[in-house]
Amino acid sequence: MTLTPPNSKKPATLDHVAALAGVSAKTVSRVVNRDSNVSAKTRERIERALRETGYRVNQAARSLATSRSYLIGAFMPHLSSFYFAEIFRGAAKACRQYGYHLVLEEFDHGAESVVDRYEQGLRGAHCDALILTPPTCDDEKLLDALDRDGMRYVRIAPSKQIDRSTALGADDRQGVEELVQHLWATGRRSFAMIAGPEDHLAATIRERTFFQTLAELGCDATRLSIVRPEWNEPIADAGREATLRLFRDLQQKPDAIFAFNDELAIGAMAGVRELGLSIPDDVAIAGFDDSYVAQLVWPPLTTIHQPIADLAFRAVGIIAGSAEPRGSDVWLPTNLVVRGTA
Amino acid sequence: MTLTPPNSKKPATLDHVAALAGVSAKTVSRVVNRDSNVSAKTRERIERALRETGYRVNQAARSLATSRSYLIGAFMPHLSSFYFAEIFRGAAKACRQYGYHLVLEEFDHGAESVVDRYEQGLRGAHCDALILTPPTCDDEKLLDALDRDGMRYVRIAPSKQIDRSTALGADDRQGVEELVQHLWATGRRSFAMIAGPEDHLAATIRERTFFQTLAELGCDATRLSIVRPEWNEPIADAGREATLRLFRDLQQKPDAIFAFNDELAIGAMAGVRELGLSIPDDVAIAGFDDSYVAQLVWPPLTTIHQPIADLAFRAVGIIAGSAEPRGSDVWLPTNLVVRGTA
DNA sequence: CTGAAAGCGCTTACAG
DNA sequence: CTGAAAGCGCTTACAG
Repeated sequence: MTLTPPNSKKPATLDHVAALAGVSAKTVSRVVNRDSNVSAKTRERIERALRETGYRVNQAARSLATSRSYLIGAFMPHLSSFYFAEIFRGAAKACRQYGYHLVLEEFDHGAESVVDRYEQGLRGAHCDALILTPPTCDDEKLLDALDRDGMRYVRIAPSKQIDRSTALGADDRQGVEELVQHLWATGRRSFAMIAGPEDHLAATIRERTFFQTLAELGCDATRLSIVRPEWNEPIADAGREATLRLFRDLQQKPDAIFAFNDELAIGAMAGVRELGLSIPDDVAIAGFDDSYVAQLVWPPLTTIHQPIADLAFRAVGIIAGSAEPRGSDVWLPTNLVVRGTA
Repeated sequence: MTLTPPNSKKPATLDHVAALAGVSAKTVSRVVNRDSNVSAKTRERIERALRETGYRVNQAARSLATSRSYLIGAFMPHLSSFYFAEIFRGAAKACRQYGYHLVLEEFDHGAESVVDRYEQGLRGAHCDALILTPPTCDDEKLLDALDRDGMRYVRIAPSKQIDRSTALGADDRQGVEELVQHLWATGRRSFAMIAGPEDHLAATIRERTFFQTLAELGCDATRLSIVRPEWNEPIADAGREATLRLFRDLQQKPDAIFAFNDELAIGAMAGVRELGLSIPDDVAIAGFDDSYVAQLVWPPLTTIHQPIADLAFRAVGIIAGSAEPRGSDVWLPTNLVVRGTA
């Protein structure tokens, strides 16, 4: 066996370390992988050799032997979303903790199909599993492709076929109820909602909870309205336009607006200001997500906090822990964060 | 040679395809890798077999044989930065184009050392190269560690040892000059700057250009001031506090504020409003970066556009093209974007 | 234009 | 507790 001299550029292999420690590669492997079946004396000798050689496992070799890559993939829909920034932050943090690495694949929802992006892109990275978020988590063709490849995946906030995989999400009802109570208690009586995407389960739940809770409070049905924004980028513009439309079309102008997410709410703020109205005196505005921008705008946005990063963190945990598909589903609470707009 | 039946769960290998096409694995490899030295007839036969088996290269095996992973790594400092969102967007887009994949490593600047995050984290991903941004691109210990490992890297907007690696950046002067001209032309005469980090080359250049251009325009030196924010999170708060301090301490109140970046500028907007002043009538405010939030706030922020995503895109291109370290450095222009705050 | 052999650096399954 | 052998699925370097 020819071994590269220790100060050569080539990184040390198990064989190098084994030769130096006077044992077999397999025993070094045991130490590296924290297998307990190694005598204290041998272990010590190997650990010294490991240090001296600066040994690092070669992931490619390990992956080839074990067919695991320790890579977790995710699609990155567009930069303009604070929701995804949070998802990635939580996932990256968990990856770090569980010894995985996060691979991000750009994906332009609307311009191309996720299946193509998977087959021509992410699949090549050979991840151990994927984390899927809306709207890709509800793309049946993608799920079919993943199932066909035997690719594992965990879905966050899915709307369809909830039982098809491990799924995590938040209990949106709770936060929306708190919001309604707060608006009502502060004297608001005319309400409008800027809706989310129609096929989005969470959006439906937020709408239903909003109007139902108001009805239970005895709110006059003629003082309730909903507007569906055009989903153009930037989302904030969509919120602004929807708000303008709202005030133009309604007889009974709202004194409180609840938007499907923070970006729409921020757009609503701009729209309300354009109409010469003040926030929150004339109109209260609330968003959903409690994303970073909520604290950035003025007045700071009142919104419903959703544990986005935490959901992503747990998704990685499930993957790392090889938890059973199903049975490990997680639903986390949401809560109202009162700031300056409502 | 025992071959798994075609409809087994195990993915096809070069050997399977070779057997089906009646050629050697090496020839299949040639077709897969687009080597031209294959007869048309053979190629066709192999391509059919490739399709029939649904063959996909095994990255782990390829990596082991070539010692390339087609992975590009980057540190992800914190979610609150739109600068990084843009970096990742540009990098992900380029990775997709060049057949690479982007690996993100969480890194909490301030709470830990990058070297540790590299050695305990990113190094394990065995990337072919790293993309480094401020402030990690100026961490000499990290660069030493990377050089020691023979890990390639490209730096975006470095401040120190510029010649140490391939470096990309923007010409900040241009945009700042345009801004000053604009402010002066619209009648502003008292200026304040909310400074960036002290050891940041780009920050220094923005400051110097700002004050120098104003001096050349004949601006009264007593009407020029600078304030250094405390770098607390969220950055917007730091901008707000700095602005409040500015107005409290200065005899000559500014009628124009230029902030090192958009987030500080947005904080300045909040500060100015708290003082009962209007934007842009009483005080003009401008940022730097032209990040997504610039369009989100009200009024939309006047700012200097920097091609962040483009820099990251080119960084990946350099890595993929194996361009020479040095000689391939890129400097892109910046320009003023006038919106509602100045 | 095509292929047989060796090797990349690990782990798995077996022995002892 | 320890090790020799085979194999993971590619590519490189040589032959022909």
